[in-house]
Amino acid sequence: MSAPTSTRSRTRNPRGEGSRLREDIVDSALALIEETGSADALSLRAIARGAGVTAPSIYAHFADLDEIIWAVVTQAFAELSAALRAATEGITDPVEQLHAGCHAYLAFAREHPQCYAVLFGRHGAEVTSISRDEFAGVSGAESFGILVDAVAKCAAAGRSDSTDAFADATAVWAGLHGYASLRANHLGFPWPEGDTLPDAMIDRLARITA
Amino acid sequence: MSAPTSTRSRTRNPRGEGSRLREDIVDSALALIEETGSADALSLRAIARGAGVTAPSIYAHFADLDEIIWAVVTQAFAELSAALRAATEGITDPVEQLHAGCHAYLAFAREHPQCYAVLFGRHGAEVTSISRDEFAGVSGAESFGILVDAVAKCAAAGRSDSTDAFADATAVWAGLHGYASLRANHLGFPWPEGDTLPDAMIDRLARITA
DNA sequence: TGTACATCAGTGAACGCGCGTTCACTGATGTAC
DNA sequence: TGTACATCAGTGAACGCGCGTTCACTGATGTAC
Repeated sequence: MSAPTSTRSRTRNPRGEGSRLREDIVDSALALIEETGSADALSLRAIARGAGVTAPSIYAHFADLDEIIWAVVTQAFAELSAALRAATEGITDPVEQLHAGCHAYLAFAREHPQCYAVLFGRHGAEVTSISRDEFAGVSGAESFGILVDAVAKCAAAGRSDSTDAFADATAVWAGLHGYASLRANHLGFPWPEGDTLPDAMIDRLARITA
Repeated sequence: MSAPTSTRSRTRNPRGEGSRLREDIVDSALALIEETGSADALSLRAIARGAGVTAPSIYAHFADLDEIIWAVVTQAFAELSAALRAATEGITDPVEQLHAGCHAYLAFAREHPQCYAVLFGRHGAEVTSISRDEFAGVSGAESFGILVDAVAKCAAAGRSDSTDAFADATAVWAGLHGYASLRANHLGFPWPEGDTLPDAMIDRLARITA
């Protein structure tokens, strides 16, 4: 995540660069989500305070709170994709690559729990149903595509029994998400030590053979 | 869920039965969660309105909002356990029993999505870490126990390769939760038709053999 | 080069609203004598 | 059996607060002449 902008006063942006405030607003919203632990508790005034600006200034850049959250989701998905790409590039063994991507996903969830919750909770949602092909254009599709590719490579290399990489990647995603979400929220549950569970889940759901 | 209490005026409880209002308050909170789609947007005044009572009346029964939510969680977990027990009792085949329980879990999540989110989101959390043995006493442990038993029975019957029913039940739970949560929140994702994914996930995660 | 002006980033005061919480109270009903 | 009283469920007004949104404004800065 970007560095949170503090409450301290800011110097006014020079002519023609007023749109810098837009980024500051998104950063402030992200920082608030991580601090307060919920995107539902976000207030426009608090975001403005965080960006070092008065509330009405927001309206020059966003129509309402939803528009800010939308911008946050878009930015956070971009950061997730970048993290996944960074974690998987350079690895040649397909099973290792799959595991590396999955662990990067879990690390993102662990390190930015509230941001993760925004992406994969109520706010990351699309309202209408779409097909696999249409899905390619949607926020988050890039991240998911990395996962599908990894499963497909495992199958192509004979390391997985998968015959439908998209479906099996979906299963892996669901498993990872469930683990990340429960792990973050149910601290009292006696989780197995050493984080061995995700690896076992990934192998079974991606139908890894060897 | 219990029937939601409407906003209409209520007749005052007779002497000695003032604690009936307690139930009305919890019902109102549950109904509001399902309606508005979030437990974070709950307000004490709205709950009171829903229960047909003025806001200060709440304080005779609950110290604050958190106490109400705690009561909601406890009641909802009891309803989930009842649903799981109803779905699994009478089934003798262990694999069938496992599937029946899992489908009842998914049905609960589908039919009471917001209530489900309260149970397995931020609010169902315990703060401190506990062991497997201590876990038995916690809210939700009963529901989870049903799942562990089902996996253990499959293993005992030679229908699963599981050597640690608790760990594999945890994996199944994570898988189910991930599927239920993403399915509810990411309506735009191209989910496979016919809900075949959960069955595949259950079998793989519970290490079902035949 | 100097000056008037338009543009632009952002302010500050004000509005009505729902909130949590407090307080003194009301009025029905069971109980003691 | 009648009456005074204590108890109890719940009310209604009031408080200070942060909220979203509006409006007229300020003051710095680039630009046209």
